[in-house]
Amino acid sequence: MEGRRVEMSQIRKGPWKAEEDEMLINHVNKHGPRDWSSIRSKGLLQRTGKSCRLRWVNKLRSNLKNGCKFTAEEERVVIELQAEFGNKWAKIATYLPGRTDNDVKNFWSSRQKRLARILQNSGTPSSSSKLLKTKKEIPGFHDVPVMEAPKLSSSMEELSHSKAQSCSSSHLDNTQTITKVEQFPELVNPQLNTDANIAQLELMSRGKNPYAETQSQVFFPWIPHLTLSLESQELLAKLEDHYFSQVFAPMDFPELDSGNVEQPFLEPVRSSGFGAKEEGDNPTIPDTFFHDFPADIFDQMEPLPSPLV
DNA sequence: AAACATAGCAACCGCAAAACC
DNA sequence: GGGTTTTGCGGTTGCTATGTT
Repeated sequence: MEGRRVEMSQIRKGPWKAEEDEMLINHVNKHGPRDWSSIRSKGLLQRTGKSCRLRWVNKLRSNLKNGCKFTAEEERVVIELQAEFGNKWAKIATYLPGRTDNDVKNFWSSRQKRLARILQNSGTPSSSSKLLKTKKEIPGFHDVPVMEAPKLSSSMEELSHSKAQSCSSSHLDNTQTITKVEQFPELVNPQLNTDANIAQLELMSRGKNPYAETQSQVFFPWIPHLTLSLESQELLAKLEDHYFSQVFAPMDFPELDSGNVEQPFLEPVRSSGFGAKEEGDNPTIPDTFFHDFPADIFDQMEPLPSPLV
C-alpha cells in the first residue's frame, strides 16, 4: 500500500515540458506509436502510458492542424457526421485530416454551449436585453435591427483572408479532406455555417414558414439556395415567438407579408466577392455582421450576379 | 484598470474492447 | 477459457487567453 502510494506520487501530471515531448518523440521514432506503458517502465518518463499516447495523438504526431480554427467546411462535416454517427468523435475525426477526436469533441462542446446559451436567452423574456448586449452570442444579430447605415470596415476581411491563408497553406492534406468529403456530396452544398445559420434562422423566424426559400432570399438574397441545417431547424423549433416579437416589435415590414419583396435593411454582397470589396463600397452592411463567421465561410459561395436595382 | 464572463484548449478519468499470456 | 495488460474512446475538468462591463 505504501509502496503503491510512492509509485503513484512519482507519476507526473499536468502540462508537458519540451524535454518530455522530445523523449516521447524519440521513443516513437524508435518503436513506433505503441508500447506506451514501456515508456514509464523503462524510466524514460514519469507519465502513464495513457498520458503518453494521448500526448502523441493530440499534439506531437505530424500533420496536425494545431491552432487552426475549424473551417466552414469542417464544421459542416462535423455537424453532418454527428447527426449520422452520434458522438463518435474518433470516427468523425477520421473524415477530417489533421483533426483529432479531441479537437472534434472540443469543437462540438463549445458549439453546444453556445447554442444552449442562445436557447436559454430566447426562452426568458427578461433576457432579451441581455442577449442584445452580448456581441458573441449571435453573430451580427445585434446590428440587424439598427436601421442606420453603419460604416463598412475592411479590417475584418483582411483578417479573414490572412487567417484563412495561414491555415490552408500550411496543411497540404486538404486534398484528403476533399476526397473524403466527396463521399458526402451534401456536405459541400453552399450552406451557411453554424453561426450564420443561427443568425439567419432568428431573422427568418419572423415569417410564417421559416424554411421557405423566399423568406431566406428576402433576408439573405446574396446566398443562393439558402437552406437551414438540421441544427438550425431544431433550434428554430424550440424558439418562442414572443422573443422575436419583443426583439422586432419596433420594426415592421409589411412588404414581407404582402409578398412585395424589398430589402428590409441589408443589401446583398457584391458579386465581385467578399474580399474584393473596398471600404465604403457598400455602406449599408453593418460592419460587424460577419465578424463571427469563420474566415473562409465565403470560399464555398459562388459569385453572384450584381443585384438588380 | 480591475473584475467578471466566456471560449478554446489540453489533459485527466473511467470504462470498454482488444490484445496478450 | 479466463485473467491481466494495453489501447482507445467519450465525458469531464481545469487552466489560460480574450472580450466585456
